[in-house]
Amino acid sequence: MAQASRPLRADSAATRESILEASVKLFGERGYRNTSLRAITDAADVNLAAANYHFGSKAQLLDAAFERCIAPINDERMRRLRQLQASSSSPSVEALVRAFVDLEFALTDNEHLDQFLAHLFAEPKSVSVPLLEKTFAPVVQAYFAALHAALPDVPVEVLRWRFHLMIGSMIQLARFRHPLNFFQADSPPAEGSLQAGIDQLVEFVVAGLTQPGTSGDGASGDGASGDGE
Amino acid sequence: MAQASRPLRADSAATRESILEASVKLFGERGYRNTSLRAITDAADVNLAAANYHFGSKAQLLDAAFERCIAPINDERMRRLRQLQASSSSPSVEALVRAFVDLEFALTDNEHLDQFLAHLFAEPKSVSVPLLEKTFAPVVQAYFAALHAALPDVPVEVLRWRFHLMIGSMIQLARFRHPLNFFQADSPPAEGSLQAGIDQLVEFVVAGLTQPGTSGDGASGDGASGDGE
DNA sequence: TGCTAATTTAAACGACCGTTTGAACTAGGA
DNA sequence: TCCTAGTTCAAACGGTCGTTTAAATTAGCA
Repeated sequence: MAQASRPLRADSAATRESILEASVKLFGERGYRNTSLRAITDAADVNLAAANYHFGSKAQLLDAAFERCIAPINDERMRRLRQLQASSSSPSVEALVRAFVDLEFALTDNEHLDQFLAHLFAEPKSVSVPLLEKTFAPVVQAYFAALHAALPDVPVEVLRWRFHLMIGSMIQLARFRHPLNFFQADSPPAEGSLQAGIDQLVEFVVAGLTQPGTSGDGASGDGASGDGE
Repeated sequence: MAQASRPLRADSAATRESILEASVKLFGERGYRNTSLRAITDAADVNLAAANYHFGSKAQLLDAAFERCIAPINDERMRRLRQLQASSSSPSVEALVRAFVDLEFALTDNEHLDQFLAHLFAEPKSVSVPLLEKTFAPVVQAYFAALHAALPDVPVEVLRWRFHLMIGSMIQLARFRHPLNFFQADSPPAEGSLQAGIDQLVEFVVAGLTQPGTSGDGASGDGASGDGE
């Protein structure tokens, strides 16, 4: 209703944009529940009521902010996939994995993207899962198809599991950009570039994706790890 | 001060326990910020002020509830490791991984353990990281040493990365117990037991941990970790 | 210029929050 | 028995929250 198709009478687009920008920043820094509309509208230098006027409610503002966060990632991933498929009719697993998991550009641009996601994961699954599925479905479908073509011997159900676990490792790297320091306090932070972690991630995940495992013949039995306890 | 060494005059232990139990449940279900002390004390059927009386503040109550959640996992992991090391002087990578990542018992006992962790991850890193490191350090140190012994060719720094990524996959399975449904809505939930996912996780992680990668011969495309950024 | 609707504003509303208070209650020790 | 310290209680405090309201302001259009 607010941003109708009719010409806007004031600089409402700038107000919207300013609120959205502050929302991405503050929701990422503090999380949804812990960020007040007053903090957002203060940071955006707009009136408190403008948030409800332009977005309806705080929850709808979160949706818009999440969309704003993820869209560049979806775009870049699709761009990379098209580029790989233009260069080769069958991209390698490693190339596909790297194109999917190398989010350095996003993690550098948006310092709080990982916290934003962490806060989303903390929402009830009834909230987070549909939003995640909706937001990432097209890109995941495209990558999964390419990965399936590159790994014809891995059954689809097994590949779905491995893709799922790959995402877990990727999120772990995005959130804790270096291994946690579980050891002596004397050991230095041992910080390196994010790219070093991405290289480790690609290696780790490619090995997990390409291993023979349960694929070959045995119908469902987990041939490798079998014995229950 | 509350639970001093002197004999308690009333049933204060039961009150404490009741509050702790409700806290684990509600913090897991709704998260810290979204759970009020009133909700906890209502569920525990005690007076509102009892929470502050017995635990000092809401934040200290969270600490106690987290400790309560994780202690059984630490205990069970150490029990398993000792058992493995009693059976064999050098347990296999797969056995170690399975002993570490098979949290079925905990995820069954405590339905909201994964959400509890998700909420912790959503806290600022300055809060979550020290707490995670403190809580899990002894067990991780023990497992890491055993894993290092089982994988003598993997440099310590590389193994730390892989351990880190393993934890990410494990958390992913704990949180989303099946692959997300990024595909057609017609595809059924495809639910199986949690053990099936754990088997997939073990396979995936063992492959990632044991792969030659950047360790032995060097070369391998991107000499990722050894050199600086 | 006046009309009109979109937008912005200050102020308030009602609700819920974590915490504190001080009195009431409980039971072991003298 | 009274005394005392641990525990529980109802009630309130000060504060922040999301949302709403109605007036003020803005800018396109006749």
